[in-house]
Amino acid sequence: MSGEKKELFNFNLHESLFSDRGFTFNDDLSSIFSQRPNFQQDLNHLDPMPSPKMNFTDYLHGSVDYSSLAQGFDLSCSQPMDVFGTKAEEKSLTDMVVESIVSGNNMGGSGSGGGGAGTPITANSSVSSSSCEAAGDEDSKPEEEVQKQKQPEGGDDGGDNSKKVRNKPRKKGEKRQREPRFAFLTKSEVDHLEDGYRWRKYGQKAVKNSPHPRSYYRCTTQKCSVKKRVERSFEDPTIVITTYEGQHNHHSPSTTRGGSHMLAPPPPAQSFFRQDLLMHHLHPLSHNGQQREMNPNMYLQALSSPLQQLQLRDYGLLQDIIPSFINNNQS
DNA sequence: CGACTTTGACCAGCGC
DNA sequence: GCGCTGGTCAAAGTCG
Repeated sequence: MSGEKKELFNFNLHESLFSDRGFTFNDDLSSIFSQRPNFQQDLNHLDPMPSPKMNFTDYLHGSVDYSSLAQGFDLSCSQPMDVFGTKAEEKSLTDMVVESIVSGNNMGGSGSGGGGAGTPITANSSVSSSSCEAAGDEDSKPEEEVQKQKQPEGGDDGGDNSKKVRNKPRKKGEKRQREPRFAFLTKSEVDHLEDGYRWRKYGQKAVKNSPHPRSYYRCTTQKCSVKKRVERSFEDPTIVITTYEGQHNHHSPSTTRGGSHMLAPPPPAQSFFRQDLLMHHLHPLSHNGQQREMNPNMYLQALSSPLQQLQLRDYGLLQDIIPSFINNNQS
């Protein structure tokens, strides 16, 4: 992709891991994973105590401005890529993600060569990244808005309905504005993870150097311009890379249920993925000293029994619980 | 019948 | 300028 060099992500996997070493990478996630250095040594030091200052839902709801998001992620777009290259690491990021899952998020990493890796992995593990490319131009008009202007309502007066006049030509030298992006790695068997929003697929493209196609989704809510791309890791097909672009200007359809979720629980599979996604999107986003009291994963693990965990999953309770205790910690 | 997916074509941006 | 690639459109098909 041409944007490989123009869009940089700061990749913050874990506070204790990356708190003082930013990690930039580009937009082509597939290529990223093919060249990701090994974090094994860091994994051994991994403290399972991230700080969920902001959660993924906040992001999706647009309740988090990108400046704060960038701050939370310690975004430093200019940071060199070789911040990790200083260590002769052997494993790829994907390996690390897989490892973290197999090892129950303990990320001990030792001896995880294949022991339990054969069992179906239900928990999704994800790491997140944020694009700072567009985060700075908050005043710029969103791409979707531009496109909507290209297509006036009530029919086009152009008369020619051919595809060739679908788009008005952009002004010369006017670069396409992109919304801030936020990427997640998720361990999942399904491509399209349920995140509480409704999406409509509008395209699919084969990705260069990858056997897995990339799917393009758009939020079905009117006036919401959020898009997301879903693709599988080139290196590890079990890793789903979801890249969100833009911010929702509405609440999640699932959260508009209010307190009625007890009466009408979502389908297990649906709530499962949403919950898992949530859990793993509660990664540390801050190192400004605001430490958290509990990692959502720890919260889940702290539950008395697997059955209890399952119930929370099935009824989508965690989605309501987690943000509340996060807020409590924040205040 | 509406919502959604599939899929081929089109377009823009970039590198050479 | 040309070719490649990512991103998007929209008609057709599918599903509930």
